[in-house]
Amino acid sequence: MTRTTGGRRGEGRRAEIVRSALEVIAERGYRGATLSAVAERVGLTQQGLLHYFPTKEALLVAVLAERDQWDTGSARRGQGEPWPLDLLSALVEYNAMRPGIVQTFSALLGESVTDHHPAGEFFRRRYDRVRADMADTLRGEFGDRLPSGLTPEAVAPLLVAVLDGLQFQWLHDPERVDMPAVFRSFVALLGGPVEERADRAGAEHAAGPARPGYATGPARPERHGTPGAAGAAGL
Amino acid sequence: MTRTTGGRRGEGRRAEIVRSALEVIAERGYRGATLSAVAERVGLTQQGLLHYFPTKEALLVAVLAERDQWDTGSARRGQGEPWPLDLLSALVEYNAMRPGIVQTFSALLGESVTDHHPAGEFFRRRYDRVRADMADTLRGEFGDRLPSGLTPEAVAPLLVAVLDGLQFQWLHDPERVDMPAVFRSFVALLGGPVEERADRAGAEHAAGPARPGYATGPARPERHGTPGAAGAAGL
DNA sequence: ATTATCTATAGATCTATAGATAATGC
DNA sequence: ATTATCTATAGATCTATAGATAATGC
Repeated sequence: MTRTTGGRRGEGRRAEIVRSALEVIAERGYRGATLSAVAERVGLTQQGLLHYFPTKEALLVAVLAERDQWDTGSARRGQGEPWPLDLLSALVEYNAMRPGIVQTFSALLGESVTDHHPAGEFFRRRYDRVRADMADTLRGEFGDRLPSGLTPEAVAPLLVAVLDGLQFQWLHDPERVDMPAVFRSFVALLGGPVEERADRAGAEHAAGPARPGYATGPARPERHGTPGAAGAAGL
Repeated sequence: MTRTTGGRRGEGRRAEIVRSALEVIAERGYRGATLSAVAERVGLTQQGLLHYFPTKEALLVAVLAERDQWDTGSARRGQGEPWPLDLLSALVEYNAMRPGIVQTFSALLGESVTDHHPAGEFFRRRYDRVRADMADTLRGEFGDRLPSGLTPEAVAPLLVAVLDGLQFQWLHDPERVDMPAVFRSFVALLGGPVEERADRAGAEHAAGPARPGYATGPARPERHGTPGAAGAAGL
């Protein structure tokens, strides 16, 4: 068994390892994810993996960096640029097709609230940034007051909470929680009562009246499927 | 050192152990919580603890049962009885004074989305029940349609998502996320635009116009403080 | 007898360090 | 030299089982 070695500068190797780490973390969480399990998945020994990431925490940092890439958006979005609300809905729809990564980052978010967790700082900063982005998004969509009379800054943390909270419910029961539909209901809620919203431009069906919400949803796709096209959005 | 032994039927001992387990889980998550750490906190050896809970999972079950007790409510609430929305707001306010338990169960919820987690089933069932309760609550408050035109069933998962999602943001930055205030904003949002809501009875300030939302919040209390009066609400 | 605890330990793992070995690029 | 991997291991832990020891309640 000649070892595939030298050359190639190990560029793709690191990416393979990170991808495996995402999977293993989804299955067992960060604490439960052993270096051996990650290594095995890429056909390395645990010690071989440590050649690329000298410590387990270094690997976690790489995993979180991956998330940052998603956060910035699929492609043409710079930092702090507002998300149109429609794009956000599309993002939720997209996430609903990738249970794997949703599971990875929900598990990490959960663990990150424990004391001195190595991802704690990451999530705190991320929330800061995402709340600000969401406030911008809302301001871009509605101005300084939403139809409800609330300010974009007041609603931003709600929007983020809905995105995160729905993922947990959906992960636990994808058949009963139609995450994209529920999210659209929330967007409708932000737009105010149905009558008042007829004038507002945007989608053709004008977000329609009362959607079912939960107790819906057809079949759901595979877990950690191929990353498909490069990195696409992740909030 | 004469061992305090025999008699007393170990009633309180188990409760002490569960309380310690809640603390240790808040600090390190379930996977990171070692039996030794829990035992040490009650002044037992790890093997001594296993006398009361024969396996680590048995201890987890006891911890989750504790949560069920909170879920049922402080005292006079039966299963499936609707929560008035005002009581829900009070509950959030109460939770904001108990970062310890919020952290415990947020960490558990996070871990529970990983494969085959021993708390997975628990949270799935719990969500089912809580969504149904929330739908009842909303129907009791608004009837078959909310002012937005959405049904109670469509909004229930949103309400739950907001409760869960806010806890993560708040745990990560209690100074910047005023969880109770943001939740009240959500309740205001459910009630419809400010003008339309003047007629609705309830709080004296009629939920007021646009509250600050985040970037508020004074000092925050201790972590896993004394359980104070018996078990009080926890959603 | 039963209940409460302890000491001793088996049997697994886990992360990380040390030190080969082999192939590539100067 | 540098990069990629491997074998060997140190040093910690972890859960759980086995088998004392001691006090209480019949």
